[in-house]
Amino acid sequence: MPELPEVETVKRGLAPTFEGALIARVEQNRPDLRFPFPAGFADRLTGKRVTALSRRSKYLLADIDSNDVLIMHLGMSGSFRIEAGLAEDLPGQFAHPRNKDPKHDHVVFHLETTAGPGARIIYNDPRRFGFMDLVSRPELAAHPYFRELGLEPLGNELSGATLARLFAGRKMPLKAALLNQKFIAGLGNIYVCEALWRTGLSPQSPAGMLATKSGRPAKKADLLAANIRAILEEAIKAGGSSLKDHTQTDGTLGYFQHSFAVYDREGEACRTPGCAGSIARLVQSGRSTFYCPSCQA
DNA sequence: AGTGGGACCTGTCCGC
DNA sequence: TGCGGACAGGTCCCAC
Repeated sequence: MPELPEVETVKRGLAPTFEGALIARVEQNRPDLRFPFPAGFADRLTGKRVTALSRRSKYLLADIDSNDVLIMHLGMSGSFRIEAGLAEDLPGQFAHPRNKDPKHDHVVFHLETTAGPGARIIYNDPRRFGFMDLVSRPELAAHPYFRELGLEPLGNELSGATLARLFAGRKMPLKAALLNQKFIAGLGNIYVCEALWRTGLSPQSPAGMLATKSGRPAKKADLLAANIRAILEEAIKAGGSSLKDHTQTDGTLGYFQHSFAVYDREGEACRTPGCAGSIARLVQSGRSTFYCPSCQA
């Protein structure tokens, strides 16, 4: 599912329950997700307290008072839901049918919170492309998943100048460059398509076009940086995009998908004012790109 | 350097 | 109704 806005939505949903909670028990229902769980996974968490929940790129990070960090990635179809204590499952909690199949409940964190015992945080992932790992806090930055991660698009580093510097001289298409987590970490297929459309840039243009010969940012570089930021912020405000699997942790749907200008709109009219084009789909590095050939020339 | 393919999985949808 | 194929928000690895 989840690109940065969806992961951020999940983080905000989990934080009130997870932060400060004592992990009373960990139910691990299979030996692996995409990768095997680390040795002693449940034991290393049991009886420990979660001190903080954060996000880096598309990763959720839970700081544990043992100085470990619980790393969680949702892959394509991972989701979390919270079930309250004694009152058995609130009606309407699973607004989305997909992630209520208990067959795919792979991890259950049983918690004791300030509200008392009984709250559960449940990780469900039909496709099992997600994964979890446990590393000590000081080792996190050197961890293979994080070592080569690029900049946070919502942080201060993202600017036209930065894009120009990162992409200068590169022939790979803009679409591929923006999807590459080594440059910018957190963008995925949807938001890359949307950002390119909003900026009027072709997904097939070489990434190096964002830099002039002297290495300064081209005109559109600043605009692209601003649009990336704006789209992510709008999507977070909307609770993310719910296509198939993403729900907020209380089961309600994000609604940014209603704001898509190009994603999954093949054949429909371009929404650029005055543009008569229609949205086309092409495949780049094995993934669908949606764009308007008319105004993203 | 960059692309293309396949891999990992399950589920859904569409055309025949 | 059934079946096969295409496709899905991510990422890694390998061959060219």
